[in-house]
Amino acid sequence: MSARRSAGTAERILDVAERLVQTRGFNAFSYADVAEALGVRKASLHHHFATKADLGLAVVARYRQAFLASLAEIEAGSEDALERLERYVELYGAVLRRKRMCLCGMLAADVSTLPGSLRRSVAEFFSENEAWLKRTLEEGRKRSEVRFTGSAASMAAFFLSSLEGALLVARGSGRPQEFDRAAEQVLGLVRRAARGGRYAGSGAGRPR
Amino acid sequence: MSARRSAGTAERILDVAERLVQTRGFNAFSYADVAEALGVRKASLHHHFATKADLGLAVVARYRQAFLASLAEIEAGSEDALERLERYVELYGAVLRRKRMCLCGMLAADVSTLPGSLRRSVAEFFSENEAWLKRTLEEGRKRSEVRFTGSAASMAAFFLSSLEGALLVARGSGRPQEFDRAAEQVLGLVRRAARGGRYAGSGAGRPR
DNA sequence: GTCTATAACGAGATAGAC
DNA sequence: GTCTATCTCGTTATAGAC
Repeated sequence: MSARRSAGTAERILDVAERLVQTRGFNAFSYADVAEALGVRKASLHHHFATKADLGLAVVARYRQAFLASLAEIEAGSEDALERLERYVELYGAVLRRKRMCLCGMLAADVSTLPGSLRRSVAEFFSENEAWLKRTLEEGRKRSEVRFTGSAASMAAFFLSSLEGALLVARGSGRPQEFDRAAEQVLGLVRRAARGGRYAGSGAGRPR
Repeated sequence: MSARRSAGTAERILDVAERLVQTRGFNAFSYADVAEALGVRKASLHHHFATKADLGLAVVARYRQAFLASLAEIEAGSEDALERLERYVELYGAVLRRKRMCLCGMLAADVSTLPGSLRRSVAEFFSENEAWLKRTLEEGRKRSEVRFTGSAASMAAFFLSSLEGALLVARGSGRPQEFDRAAEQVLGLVRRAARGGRYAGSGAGRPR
C-alpha cells in the first residue's frame, strides 16, 4: 500500500495515481498530474496504461492485493480476535495519518461516474473486507475473545462502513482526531467488557 | 431538501446542481449538465451563479438550511430522544432511497479540490449535525430514554460518521440494503433494550 | 433574463520519430 | 520506452445582441 523503492515505471505510475485518487478522487486528477509528478510526458503514461480506466483498474487491483496482504500479516502476527480487529482499525488510522481517504471509499463516492469494471472491483474490495471481518468476528466469538450482538455478517458490515465514514468525516470536518474516537466506539462494540457488563472506562482512548 | 414546485430559475438550478453533486460529485458535473437538464443555455446559468464555486456554495447553504429545518421538524414531532434519533437515521435512509449520497458526505470526499469557502461550509454542516445529536443524546440520557457509554459528543460524532459511511458503502458495494443493517446497529448503541433483535445483550448490566 | 458566439484552457488519447 | 506534436472534445467563463 505504500511506495516501493526502485520500482519499475509502471509501479511508480501506480504509486502516484493511487495517491491522487485517494486525495482528490478519480475525476479530479489527470494524466498531466501524474506525468508532472514523475517528470515524464503524458504520452509515456499511455504506453503503460492505455486509458484512464485501465489505470484506475490497475490501481484498485494492486490496492486490493496489498490490503489482503495486510490482513494476512495481521493474522500471522496475532491469534487474538480483538487484537486482530484493533490492527484492522489501525490500517484505517494509517491511511488518515497519510492524509488520504481509503482508495475504495473514495471510489465509492465517484461510483456513478466509473466504468463498470472499476465499479465491480470496488465492490469486491468491500466484499473481501467484510468476509475477513466476519470470519474474524465469528472465530473470536467462539473463543470468547470478542462479544457482540447480532450476526457476524451484520457486525462486519457495520465495522467496515463505520471506519469508512470515520475517515470521510474526519477529512470533511477538518478534525482528524475524530477518527480515533470513532475507532474507539467501534472497537467498544466487540470488547467483552464494553457491553452488557460494567464498562471499563468513560470512553477514553487507549494507546495505539 | 426536495424539489420545490413552481420555483424560480435560481431554485431550479439549485435543485439540479444538488442532485448532480449528490450523485456524481462536485468535479464530475458541469454547467452543460445543468443547462441540458433545465433546457437553457450555459450562459444563462452564469447570470444566476457567476462561478461554479458560487453555485456550490449556494447548494450547500440551502442544503444545510433544509437539514436544520428537518431537525427542527423532528423535535416538533416527537419528545422521545430515541424516536428522534430513529427519525434522524431515517433522514439518511431517505437520501439513499433517492439513490444519492449525503451532499456533504460527497463533498467531504472532494474536499481537497474545493474552494476554501465551500470547505468551511461542509465542515459547518458536520458541526451542526453533531451539535444536534449531542444535545439529543444528552437530554435522552438524562430522561433515561436512551442509554450509552462515553460522552455524548463522542457518540454524536460516531452516529454521524457511521451513517455517512453506511451511505457510502451501500452505494459503493451496490448493496443498498446494507444501510438498514448499519442503521439498526447504530441505533442499537443507544437503545435501552431489545426490539426484535438481540440488542439487549447477554450481560444485562446497566452502565452508569 | 436569456440568448449566440467565442475565448482560453485542460482533458484523454493517438501517430509516428527516435 | 519515451519523446514531440497534434487531435478532438469538454470545461469554465465572458462579451454583447436581443
